[in-house]
Amino acid sequence: MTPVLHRLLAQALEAVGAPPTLLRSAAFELASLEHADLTSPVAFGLAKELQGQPKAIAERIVTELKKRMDDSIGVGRIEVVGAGYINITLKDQQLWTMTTSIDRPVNATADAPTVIVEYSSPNVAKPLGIGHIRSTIIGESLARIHEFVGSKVVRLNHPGDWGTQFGKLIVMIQDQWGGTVSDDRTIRDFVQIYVQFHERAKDNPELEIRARQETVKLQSRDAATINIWKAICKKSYQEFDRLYARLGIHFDEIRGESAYEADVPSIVARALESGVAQKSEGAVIIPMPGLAAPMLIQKSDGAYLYATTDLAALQYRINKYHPDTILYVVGSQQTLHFQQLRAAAIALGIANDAKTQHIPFGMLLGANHKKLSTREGSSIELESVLDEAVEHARAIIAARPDGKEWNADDLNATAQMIGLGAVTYNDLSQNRIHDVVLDWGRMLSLTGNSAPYLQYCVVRIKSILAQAPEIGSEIGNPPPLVDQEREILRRLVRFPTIVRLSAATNEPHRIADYLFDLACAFHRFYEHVPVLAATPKERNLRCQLIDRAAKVITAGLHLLGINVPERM
RNA sequence: GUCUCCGUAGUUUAAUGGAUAAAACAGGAGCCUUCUAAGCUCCGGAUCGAGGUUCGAUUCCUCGCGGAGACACCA
Repeated sequence: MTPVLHRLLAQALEAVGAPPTLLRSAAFELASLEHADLTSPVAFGLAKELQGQPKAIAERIVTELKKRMDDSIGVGRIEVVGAGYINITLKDQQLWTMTTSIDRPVNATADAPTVIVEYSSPNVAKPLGIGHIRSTIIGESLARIHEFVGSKVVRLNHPGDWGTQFGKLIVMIQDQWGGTVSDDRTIRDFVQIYVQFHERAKDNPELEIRARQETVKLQSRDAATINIWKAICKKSYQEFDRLYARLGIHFDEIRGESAYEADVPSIVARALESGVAQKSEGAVIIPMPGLAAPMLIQKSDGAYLYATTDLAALQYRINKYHPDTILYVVGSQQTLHFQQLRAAAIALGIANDAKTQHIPFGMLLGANHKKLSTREGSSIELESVLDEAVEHARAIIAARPDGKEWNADDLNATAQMIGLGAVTYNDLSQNRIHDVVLDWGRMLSLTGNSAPYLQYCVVRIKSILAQAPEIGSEIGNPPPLVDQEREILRRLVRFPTIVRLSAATNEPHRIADYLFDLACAFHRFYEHVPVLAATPKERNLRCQLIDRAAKVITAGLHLLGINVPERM
């Protein structure tokens, strides 16, 4: 219905003499829920143009709108409120019709845009630390959100599997483990020998020299060295995969930095030939006028860098996927790097200006508001955070009145959904740009604005519907609605708009915010309006209403990467 | 030093330039013989400071103050 309304608004604006530029952008927006369903502040802008009072102009627009509206349009009330808002309240019937199947995603059409999302990108031989939780969770959510609005999404993981740290690890593996990585080794063992390397290197400088030699051997594809490297990667990916599976994440392509090694020299050569890059202090740089530093693409010792690899990766992705947009879900510390990457890609003719988009997010800080660092040993493994959250949820379920009735499998599965949901929601319900201080109490919170609050909402609905198996007959024209019913419907119609807004800004927290508000409306309904004990007609309506609410909350939680249990 | 981001109740957050700045947590008081109390109802408290643009500023601009990050051979 909104396209029709927007057309009518444009016509009404034309009738009152608004300039043509305004007609094209004429649109109603979501109104603040306490005031109306839709609103337009267009009269405020027009007041100056037409030299009148906003309120009087709004009245004239409304008069013109009313001339063009009939009963079929679904507008219950249109009125001027306050200093000049044009507010629309929708008819119950309209709300009811519009919320049919409103939880469904938009199907990707043949000409749908392709969106690549690069996220998670852990470092091999290091645990997926809690610092990676943000990229992983935000990236997966954005992938789902863009899919929902009809884009073709490619999920890419760009792990750090190359670089000087491998020389150090290989030296230690030679000295400590006889040069082989047995099956029972874990990432923790890699971290341990990596730390040991630095301790020993303090007194034994020759270790650093050997590490550099091993790095060179790795780069020249020395067979024995490559085998150790492969074993390190394999063990690491096994552990990463376990975590991704737990979080419901599956990448379309996992391609580490090492895969681009062969493409990198030609990029540097091309950059030099075209004059985009130049030699400076023995290194190769791409000057970056307007930015704080040039982009360094080759070190003076001939080695390549992160930036060079990213250029190669960008070229590879564009050739393979022909994306419209590439989202890099990477911490805000790397803002300069992505500014450089974008500028260099344009200068080299790899990508146009609109293609690459850095999606920055704030850091995860310790309770002391300081950076969590691996070296200081203060880093926390993602897996242990998840385990702790799940244990917490399990304890709460067990302590509930029916806690004894759960069988072990159900208890386990439900505790997973609640615990992981709580951690995920804690991150996604906040604007991603802010730093997050690690707060166990808040992260594991199962009450208030949290995932379990939303999950509980769906569980309550499922419980009612399970006791009303006979419902389902179509309701063409719903009976007059009580306030609590209308308040749910008014929120349900907003779902697609909210998801579109979330996709446009790449901000999942808008969905979390919306879902919480919807869930509040449901809980109020639940407390005050009976379903099972209502008259047959009301009971039918209410069952269908709450079924729609459950579907939207479930779909919305799915967009955040959160599942809903059958009961809790 | 330069550049970027952030600054909202005690705490953690929300608010496409729009209406009386919205919640959660923490604290206090109520509500289970009625669909799962992980719930509901009620109670106080906030836009860092100074200017500017605007009919209208938490939002945009300038300058301060405070915090974080980045600033060529790490990734």
